Amino acid sequence: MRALPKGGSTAELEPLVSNLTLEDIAKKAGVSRSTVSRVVNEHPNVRPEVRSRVWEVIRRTGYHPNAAARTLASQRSWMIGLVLPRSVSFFFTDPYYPHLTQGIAQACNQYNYTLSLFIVGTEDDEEKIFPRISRRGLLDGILLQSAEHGDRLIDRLVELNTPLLIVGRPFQSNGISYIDIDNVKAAHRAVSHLIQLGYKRIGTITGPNSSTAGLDRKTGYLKALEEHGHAIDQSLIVEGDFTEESGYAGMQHLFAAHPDAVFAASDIMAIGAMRAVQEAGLRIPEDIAFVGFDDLPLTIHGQPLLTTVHQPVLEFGAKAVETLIDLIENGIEPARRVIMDTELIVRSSCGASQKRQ
Amino acid sequence: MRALPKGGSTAELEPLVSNLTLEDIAKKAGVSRSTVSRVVNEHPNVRPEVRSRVWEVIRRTGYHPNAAARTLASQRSWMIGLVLPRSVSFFFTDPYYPHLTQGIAQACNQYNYTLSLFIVGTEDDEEKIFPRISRRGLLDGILLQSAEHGDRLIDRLVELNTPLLIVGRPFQSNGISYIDIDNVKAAHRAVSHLIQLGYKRIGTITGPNSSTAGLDRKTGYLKALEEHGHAIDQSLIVEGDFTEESGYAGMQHLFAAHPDAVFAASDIMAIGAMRAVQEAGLRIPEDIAFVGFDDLPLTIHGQPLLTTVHQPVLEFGAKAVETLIDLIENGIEPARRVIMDTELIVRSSCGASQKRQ
DNA sequence: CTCAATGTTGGGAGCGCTCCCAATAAGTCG
DNA sequence: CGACTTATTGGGAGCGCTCCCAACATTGAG
Repeated sequence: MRALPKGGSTAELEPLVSNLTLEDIAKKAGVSRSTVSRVVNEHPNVRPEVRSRVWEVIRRTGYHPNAAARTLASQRSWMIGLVLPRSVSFFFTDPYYPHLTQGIAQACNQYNYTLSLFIVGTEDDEEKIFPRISRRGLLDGILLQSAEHGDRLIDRLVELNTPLLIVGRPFQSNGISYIDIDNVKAAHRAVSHLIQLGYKRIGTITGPNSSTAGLDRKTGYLKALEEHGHAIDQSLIVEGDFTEESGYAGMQHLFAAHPDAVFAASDIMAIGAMRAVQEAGLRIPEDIAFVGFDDLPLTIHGQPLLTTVHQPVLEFGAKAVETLIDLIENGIEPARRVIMDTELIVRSSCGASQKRQ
Repeated sequence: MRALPKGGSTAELEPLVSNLTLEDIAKKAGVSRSTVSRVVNEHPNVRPEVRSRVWEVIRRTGYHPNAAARTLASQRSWMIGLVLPRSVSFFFTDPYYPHLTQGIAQACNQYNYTLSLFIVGTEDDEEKIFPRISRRGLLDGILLQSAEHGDRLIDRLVELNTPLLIVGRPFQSNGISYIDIDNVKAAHRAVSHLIQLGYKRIGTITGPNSSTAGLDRKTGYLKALEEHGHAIDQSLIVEGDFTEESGYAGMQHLFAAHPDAVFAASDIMAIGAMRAVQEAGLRIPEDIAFVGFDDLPLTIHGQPLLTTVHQPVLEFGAKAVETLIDLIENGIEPARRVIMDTELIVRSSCGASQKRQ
C-alpha cells in the first residue's frame, strides 16, 4: 500500500497537495472510483448532490489526477511537440521563431494541450531527441518547423505515423500536411507596390535558396517584375540568410547595381541593409526605398519606419495548433493544406507618403 | 487484443514503427517481458547473446517503449517544465528569454529530459495552465523564471511539493532553491570600470524596481560609486523596464543631468539610449560612454561595439537544469543556491581603447 | 400496478510498463 | 563431487487511471 495521510480522518486540515488516488477520493466521498472519475471528467449522469460532494472532497484534499495513468488508460496524452530542426538553429538571431513559439504556446493553453519543445542543436542532439519524440504515448501530435532542403528529419518523423504538421511548406509535400503563408503572393504584393510607386530598379535580398520561404518570396518578386514588364537583372538579386549581417553584406553588393528600391525578404535583413545605406550617407526612401517582410514587433526602433509585409505570427501559430488537433482527432488523411494571408503595411521606408503628396 | 502486425511471422519486412509492447517483443525473441525490459534499460545481468538477440528484434520491429506506462510504473517522467510567468510576457522584446530557453533546452537534451514549456500570457492562461503543471506524474521538476514582485505563482508552485528551481533570485527566498548570476557584483564591476576610466558623472538606466535583477544591478551601481567616493546623484538614475524604448526614453531624461557615461542594465536598453545619443548629435564614447549588460549575440549590429557584462546564458541554462536534476534525485532539502559569475567584456563604447592610447 | 425506458452507480478488465522475488542455471571452492 | 555462491531468467503484483457493462434506482406511460 502506498503511504496515505496518517489517520485518514476527515479532519478539515489536510495537505493541500497530496498523493491521493481516485480510489482514495472515492472512499472519502463514499462513492466509487468510477463516479469520481465521472465528476473529474465532467461526464453527465452524476446526481448533482453527489457531484458537489465529490468536488468538495477533491478541493479539500488538493487531489490532482495522475497524468501518466490517464494517458496510459486513454491513449491520449494531450501533449504536442514542437520540433525545431538543426537548420533553424539560428533560432535566436531572428525574432520570428520566438514569436511563433509564443503563438503556438498560447494556442496550446487555449486548447488544453501541453507543449513540449525539442530544439535540435547538433546532429548528436537529433539522435538523442529522436527516440524521445518517437516514444509512443508521449505526444499526440507533432509540429515541425520546415527545414532546409535535404533535412532528413521530416522523413523520419513521417514514418512515426503520429499526426504531423509541417510549419512552412516543405520541399516535398506529397501526402504531408503543412501550414504556410502565401509567400509568393505576399512578395508579389510588396514588389508591385514599389513598382506602382514608380521605382525602376528594384533589387532584392532574398532568403536562403535552401528554404522554401526564401524561394517563394523570390518567385513573388520575379513574378511582379515580369507582370509589369520590368526586365530581370541578376545583379539586382542577392541571396541572404535572414540575418542582419547578410542584409548588410547583401546591400554592399547591391550598391554596384544602383537600385532605387530594395525588397528584403525579412525585416532583420532590411535593417542590416538600411544600416549599410545610412552608413553610405544615402537617404531612405529618397535615394533607396525599402520594403521588408515579417512585421514583428521589433526590439529595435528608430527611423525610418519600415514598410513591410505583415505576417500574422500569433494567429499562424494558433491555426497550426488547431490544424494539428484536427489531424489528431479526425485522422491524418487527407493531408491538410492551410495557407494564410498576409497584409502589406505601408509606412515611410517605401516613400509612399512623399510620392502621394 | 490490440492489433498486431498481420501474420506475426518473423519476416524481415515489418513496420518501422509499430504498436508492439514489451510482451510482443519478448514473444518474438523467445524470452520474458522482464528480460526485454532489462535489455531496453541497459541493466546488467543479461547474457550478451540474449541481449543482442533482443536488440535485433527491437531494431527490426521499430519498437519504442511507451512513455506513459513507464512513467506510471516508475513514478518518473523524465520531463521538466519551464514556466514563464505573466510578468515576463515581454518574453520576446528581449532576446534574453529565447536564449535562456535555448540553453535550457540543450541541457535537457544532454540529460535526456524532455522540456515542456508553459508560457503564461494572461490571468486566464494561468488558471488553465496551473492544473496541467500540478498534475502528478507529468513533471519531475519545474523551472520557474523569477517574476515580478507580488506574483503569486511562486507560492502556488511551492505548495506542489514538486522539485522547483527559481531562475533568478526571487523576492522571498526562504527555503526556496534558486539560481542567479551575481548581479550586484557584475554591475559593481561595470561601473568601477567606468570610474577607473575617469568618468565623473556616471548615470544609469536601471531595470524595473519590481524585479530583483533590476534592483541588484542598481545596488551594484550605487556600491561602486560609494566605494570610490562618488556622490549619488538621483538625477543620474532613471528606471527602465528592459525595453529598447525605455532605454531611449531614459536617456532623454538623463541628458538634463549631463552624464559623461551611462551604465544600462541591459544591452537592449543601451541600444535605445545610444540611439537617443546619436540622434542628439553626440558621439559615443567621446561625449557619453556606455556599458551595457547581457552580451547576447545581438540581432542588430553596428557601431560602436558595446562594452558590456557577459552573461553566460547557455551555461546558466545548463546549470539550472543540472541543479533541478540534483533536486529531483537528491531531495529538495536543503534549498540550493547557485550564483554564477559574469565577465566584463571591454569593447569600444566605454572609451577604454581611446583612453589607453 | 406493471413494464419499459432512462438515469445512476459500482466494479472488472485492461493500458504497458517497472520492480521485486522466487526459481533455475551456472560457477566456485575446499 | 557436493554445498554454496552468484548470474540469469520468469512471472506476479502493482502504478492510477478509463472504459465498458451489468446492476440497481427512478420515472412515467399505459
